[in-house]
Amino acid sequence: MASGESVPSTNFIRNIIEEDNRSGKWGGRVVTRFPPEPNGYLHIGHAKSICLNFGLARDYGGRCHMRFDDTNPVKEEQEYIDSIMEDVHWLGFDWGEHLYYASDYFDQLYRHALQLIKDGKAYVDDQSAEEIRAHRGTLTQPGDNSPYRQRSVEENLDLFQRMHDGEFPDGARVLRAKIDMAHPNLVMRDPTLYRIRKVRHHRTGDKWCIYPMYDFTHCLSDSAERITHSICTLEFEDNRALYDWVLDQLGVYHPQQIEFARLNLEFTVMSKRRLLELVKEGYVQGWDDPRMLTIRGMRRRGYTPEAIRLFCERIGVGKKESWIDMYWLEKAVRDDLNTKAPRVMGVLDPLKVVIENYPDGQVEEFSCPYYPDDPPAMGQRRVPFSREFYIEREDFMEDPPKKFWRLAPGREVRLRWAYYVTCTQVIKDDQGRVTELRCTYDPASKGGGTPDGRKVQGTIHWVSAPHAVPATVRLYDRLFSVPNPGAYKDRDYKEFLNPESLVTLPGAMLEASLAQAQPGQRYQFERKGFFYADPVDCAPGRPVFNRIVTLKDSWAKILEQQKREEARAQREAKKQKKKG
RNA sequence: UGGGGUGUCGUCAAGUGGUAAGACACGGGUCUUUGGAACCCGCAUUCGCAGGUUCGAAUCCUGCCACCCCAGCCA
Repeated sequence: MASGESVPSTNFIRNIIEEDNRSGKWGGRVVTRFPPEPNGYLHIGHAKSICLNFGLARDYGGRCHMRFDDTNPVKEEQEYIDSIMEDVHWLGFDWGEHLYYASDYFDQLYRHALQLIKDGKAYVDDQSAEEIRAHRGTLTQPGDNSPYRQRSVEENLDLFQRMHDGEFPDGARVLRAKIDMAHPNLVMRDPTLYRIRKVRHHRTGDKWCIYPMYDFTHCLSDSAERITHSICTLEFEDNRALYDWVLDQLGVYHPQQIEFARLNLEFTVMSKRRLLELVKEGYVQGWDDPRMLTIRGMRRRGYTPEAIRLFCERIGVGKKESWIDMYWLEKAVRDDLNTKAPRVMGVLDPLKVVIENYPDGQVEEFSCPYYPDDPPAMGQRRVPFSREFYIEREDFMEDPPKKFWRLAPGREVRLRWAYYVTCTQVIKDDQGRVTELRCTYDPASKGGGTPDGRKVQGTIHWVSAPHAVPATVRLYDRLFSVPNPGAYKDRDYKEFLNPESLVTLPGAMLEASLAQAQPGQRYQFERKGFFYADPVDCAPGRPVFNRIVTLKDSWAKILEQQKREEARAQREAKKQKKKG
């Protein structure tokens, strides 16, 4: 298990499994399955289910099957199958030889349907979809029986055979379970088992023109694979009655369906429909856009599989529908990367500084540890220092507020690993914008300390100007500006897209060692965050870095507090004025 | 006026009759050449509400309330 990954906490599903193991219900077997429909790319919500199912199998010495729920050929494609398998592997899970497709069971599903017909438990209905809907009743009123409900077994057998043989057009007839049109659970009002779809299936080709429905397929697939715990999301709770009914009527092996609450994450959207729309309409740059919480998007952003797994462990599993704040995800990413990413220096928004008393043309090299908390762990690199260098524009303020520890006129700060410098002069352009700083340095402070032991409050990062590696840095932020963009009935969720979800900085300056950065490497740019050398856009000598996540920013919090206090003081003052 | 679920700290989440785990957040402190990390301390007399049973209730009973899901030939 990766560093930082905690012992899984208990949850109601683990309790069920442990109880089953005690009672011997399944003979100690634990077999789960991950059953995606291959009609889209996997996202963070699927990751929760993957971690749950594969994690359970791992922890209880069982196995987890990979099964594609491919019963609707009009929506499904091979491309999705490939991408799903790639993503699950990338997340760190493996199904070994247990790769299945619901379509592999079409023959036995057909035989099971025949059996149901013979037992008088299913019938062919000639009604149209509209008619069936009209006779289903409502939430409070029972439905009524189809006029075709009382057909003889022979007639049903004949009709179903002819459906199978392609004698009827799409939609002409369906096979329905004969249960109870007055059942309080709508799912049980003679549900459709098979429909006609004269469509080529991506795996079975033209072999079939009738395709089984989810409720009929899923339970029997679970049964065929001898699944023990069939874990799905809450919206299938009503379907469990049908899951159990089918298995009971047929008298076959009967797994237990268990439902859990799907993941809801704030400041993003998760439905396949919306994700697809964002891609198709160009709001993002593709399925792997780093702002998308698809597995591919997170991978491109630089998230690690360990971080995603850690996140899934931490949020837990329950039946309560909850909305998880993005900080859970970001925190998991930081915690994972904190112990893994080498530290380097990069200036995102450069401001030039010249040291007036540093010899022109002189270059020094400092040895800097990649991992200061444990220097031997990752070794060190040489970082050149010279008379001219860049600092972060926001690390200088001409008129700094309280508690600002960084550079300001007359103020001394430490340049990380280098010297103490004191700002002596501020140079501005016509518009009054600061263009350059002049400083003096203390030669006795080499390495970052002085013989007199005087303290400097702030340490800032820097990059030597003549040695700097220019780079493009992309700053990613949450895609939406409100917690639940889909919750507004009369507004489109796209109205809430965050215009600053991507900010590209073309002029970042990185320390010399980063000229050799390999695509796919992750670093911490000290004081700024974790960054990922983009595997696609990096060019030799011209790196492109994606910001994976920022560091916790205590200074931002202080600023906010100061702002709040100021606002409150102003309100108070106004009140006093009114009174007076 | 149907059925199925869920309600425990700001946010997740244990707990299933014996007197409210843990994590994140938050507050305070130590340390610090990242305002990062690490470390220490604090943080629900109370479990949606109201009754009841019991020596004892978040857990059992009754009644309310709130929210979610279900009327695809989607999954």
